[in-house]
Amino acid sequence: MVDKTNPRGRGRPRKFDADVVLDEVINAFWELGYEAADTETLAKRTGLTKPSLYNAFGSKEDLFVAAINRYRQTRSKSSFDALMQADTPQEGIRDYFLNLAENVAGEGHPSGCLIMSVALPTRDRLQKVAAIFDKMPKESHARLTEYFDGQIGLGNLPQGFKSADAIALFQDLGAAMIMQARAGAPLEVLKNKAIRNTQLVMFEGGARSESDISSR
Amino acid sequence: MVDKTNPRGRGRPRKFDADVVLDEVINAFWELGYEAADTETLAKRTGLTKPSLYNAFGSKEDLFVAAINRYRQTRSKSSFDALMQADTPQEGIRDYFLNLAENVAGEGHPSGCLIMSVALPTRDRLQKVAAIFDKMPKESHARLTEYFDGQIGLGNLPQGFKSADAIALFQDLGAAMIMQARAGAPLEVLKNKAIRNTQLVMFEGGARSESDISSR
DNA sequence: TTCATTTTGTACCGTTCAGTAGAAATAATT
DNA sequence: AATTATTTCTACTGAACGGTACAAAATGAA
Repeated sequence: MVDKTNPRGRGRPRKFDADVVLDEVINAFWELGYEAADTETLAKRTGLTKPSLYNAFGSKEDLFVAAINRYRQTRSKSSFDALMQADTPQEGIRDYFLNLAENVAGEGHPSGCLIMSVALPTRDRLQKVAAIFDKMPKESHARLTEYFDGQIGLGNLPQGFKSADAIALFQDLGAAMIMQARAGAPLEVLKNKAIRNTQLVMFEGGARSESDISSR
Repeated sequence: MVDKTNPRGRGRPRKFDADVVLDEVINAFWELGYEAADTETLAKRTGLTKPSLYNAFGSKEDLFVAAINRYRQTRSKSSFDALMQADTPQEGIRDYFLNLAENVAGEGHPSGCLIMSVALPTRDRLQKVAAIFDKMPKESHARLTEYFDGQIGLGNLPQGFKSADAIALFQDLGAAMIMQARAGAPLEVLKNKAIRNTQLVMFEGGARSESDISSR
């Protein structure tokens, strides 16, 4: 419904890669916001013409949704990967927040988060965006619960660790980092918060002694 | 520059109260966002005609700025007042967060915060909004520092209390509440966070024992 | 070769939006 | 009563925006 790539190989071939185009579309929406990123600007920045954009993605809203989905599959995913790939929860949480800091205040892209800083404000007006927000919280909460409870099972967190409490604060502090980045907080400040936030999340879960924390 | 109320009492008198109009303008921007709250809608909701709006407030951007300023003088101020008026810092912080919860997720008004959820996304496009954001952080940080340090002086917080650390977390957790309200978190959830956040802020400042906290 | 299919580029359309012209209305001042 | 200052209302304007018609171009299939 969104990416109508020539199914039977027939017809004039495309001159562009849809993912490359989407990456630039992400940047435009991220930097300018939904309304201010007008279709003419999107066409100029991607190097395509308006009809090509419309032919490939449908409407402006569809294009926005496609950009959001790609953003989640690349940027958002990289933060979660950082969490999962670490050896210990303590390091995982720290790496998540550090990765998030780069994603919301690093160089080479606008500040803030496409989802929370740009898409969320359009939720009430754009049906298809609202649909994304209806699913997202449950999905990310489920993934975090699975991770934290799994770490308890592995003995990397104490048995009494309160995953739900830790996750709630984890998400709150992440949201705060996003908003402060959008408000202009520099990368270094956010990286320091990443360290502080890690300690707070562990504390909130109930891992308050050294032996609770460095479990391997 | 914004509110040209008949200076010499001459001419046809206004049929409206500028503050009443601004309160409805606040609601419209708050609910719809800057772009989606078009001047026609603003006129209908306030009961004025477009030329009356323009005559009284200038441009759409000027009107937005006037709404932001009134919002700060009413809603934002009420949260700070709750902080200041409490007997102890612990109660003050709690009352601040509880008041904030009402302001961002209570009934009778849109969710989120006009400043952070609506004005912030327009910062890059609207010069006069940017000017507000350039001043605001310093102002609120100064007020909070004065409050916390004052409470140390009064003996309501321990001598070693780290105001700067507490303030940083205080603001982070407030920002998180705002964003979660905008994302749909119900009032009860935020009220619970208010309690948790209070404990975290006290802890982060270094008031970790009972005697540190209930100092009167 | 011819046909069907798809992309591309130019030029355009209808709508919506911020803002206003101009005249009538309403008051204080002289 | 005449004048000056201001607000109000109807109707409008010019620009910007999302989206598209149409024909040419480029490929695979028949």
